[in-house]
Amino acid sequence: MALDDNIYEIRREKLKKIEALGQPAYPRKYNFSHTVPQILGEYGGQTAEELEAPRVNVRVAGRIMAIRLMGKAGFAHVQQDGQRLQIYVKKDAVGDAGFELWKLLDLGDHIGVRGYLFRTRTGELSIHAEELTFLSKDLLPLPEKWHGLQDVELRYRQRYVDLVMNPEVREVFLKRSKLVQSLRRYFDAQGFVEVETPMMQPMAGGAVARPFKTHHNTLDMDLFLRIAPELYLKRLTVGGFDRVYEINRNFRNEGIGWRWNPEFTMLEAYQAYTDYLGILDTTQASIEQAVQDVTGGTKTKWGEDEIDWSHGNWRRMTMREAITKFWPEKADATPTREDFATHEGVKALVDRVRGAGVNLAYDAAEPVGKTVAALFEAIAEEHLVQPTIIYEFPTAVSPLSKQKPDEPDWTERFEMFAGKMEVANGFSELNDPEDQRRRFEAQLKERERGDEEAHQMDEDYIRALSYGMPPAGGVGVGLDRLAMLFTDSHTIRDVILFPLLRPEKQVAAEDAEKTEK
RNA sequence: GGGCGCGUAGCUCAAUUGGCAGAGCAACUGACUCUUAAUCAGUAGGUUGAAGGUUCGAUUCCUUCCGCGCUCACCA
Repeated sequence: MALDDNIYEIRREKLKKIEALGQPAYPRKYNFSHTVPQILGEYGGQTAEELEAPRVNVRVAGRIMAIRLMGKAGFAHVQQDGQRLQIYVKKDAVGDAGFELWKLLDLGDHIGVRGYLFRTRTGELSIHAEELTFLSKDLLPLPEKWHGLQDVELRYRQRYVDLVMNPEVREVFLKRSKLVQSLRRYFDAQGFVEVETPMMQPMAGGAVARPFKTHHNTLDMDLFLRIAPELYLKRLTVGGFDRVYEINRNFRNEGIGWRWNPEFTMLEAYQAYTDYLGILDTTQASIEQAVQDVTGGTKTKWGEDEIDWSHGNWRRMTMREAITKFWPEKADATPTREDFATHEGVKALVDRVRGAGVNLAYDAAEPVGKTVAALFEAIAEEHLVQPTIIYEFPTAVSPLSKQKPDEPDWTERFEMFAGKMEVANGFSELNDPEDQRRRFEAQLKERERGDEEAHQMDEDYIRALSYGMPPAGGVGVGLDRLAMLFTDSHTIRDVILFPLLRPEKQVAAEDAEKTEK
């Protein structure tokens, strides 16, 4: 999309005229006395009489979002922090030069207004302007004033315009900020230390995913953007950080969809001397607190549904229980505990589920546990709208978690679901270096079998474990997805300020031409 | 990657069976000293995403490409 040369040039001319009036085109600062929200908060309840004696003198800065000129007077709405305040500009009050400036202002310009508060004939709290200060020019026209910016692509590409025009978008990101703030406060209060571990790693480990690859020139070395901070954080528990956490980005070179963005934010935490149930309690409590901090209550709207995050509403069930509970009616007999133990048993379950019309891939060569996990996702996940903890995961899909003492095919691992999304994943951390080596070797076999996402051998990590890692529970929480749940956003792109999009090729070319001239 | 859909003025949207490409807002000129979707009078604004094809004639039909959305597969 080309810049509108016509409007752009007209506004540049106006800017020159503003300079000719003695106002700098790009001034350095404006000493405001109040923000717009402060004025609305402090004086929104006062009557016209109360505002008259004594007069309330204010200086306010903001962006012009509506403007109505009427000969020798006019009104405008100035927006700051997403809120709007009306100003009344009269030639008698601002003087000839002030009024010349007023006539050169456009929608989108930033101005400073000095004046006193009053109520208009229709009762709206306004500033009776006595002095206007030009602060910055909007050279490009803002979108249409009552439909705002609707085009989804433009909203993501030009998020700055989206934020100016659509107050609800601003709200979403304020809530996201509160969410992160709340979690950080909670973990800090529990004695966790916030750290930052490498995002560029020689080997991308700690999760099952395909990484992005990059290259360091001086070292002439390939590096991978991390898919998880897990292995570094656990090295830190070896080093004596008994409670550590990190809030930052992970990168996974995989599909994009309503729940997936190539870069996403996770909170990952490790707590020594506890197991998966201990870290689960910590996680659940932190989320219950976050809902309170972000929304002021315990319930959030989720499309047609309402999610109740209050403590008593969380369900807990094992993966096997969930599969049984949500077993499709048409799939005949519900599974027994024995069915999950053998290839034959699981194959029979898959056949019955497929017979019920459920789409489920099956590979006889893959470990039984992988199939069970796929089975769970196929039939149970869609029922998990209310906060639900699913625990006990197959060892085959959990190469970094401790096995159950009595059932080595199953691990002490949980995932938290809400709104049909996986939101958190935690487990009793495997700290036996020899077992860890065997798990990596099993993953290497999966890799040879063609699974590009299977975990690689990490010798340094095994060395770290060999120095002795305390027993610990660890968890990763998907903050983007929590933000989605707390803001009723049904695509992850609505909670990421600048989601990944293909580049605008045409504009790039046109802009290059423009700069050359 | 597969399937479906969308792309028209800066923004939000129209355009009959294939028959002169339009409106509102924004912009420009003028009037207006309490308006709030301000009003009134006038003006300007387009390679209909791109390229090609069919046709006397294409926004409309066909092909390819680009971008976006939804969905399936994979993934958290």
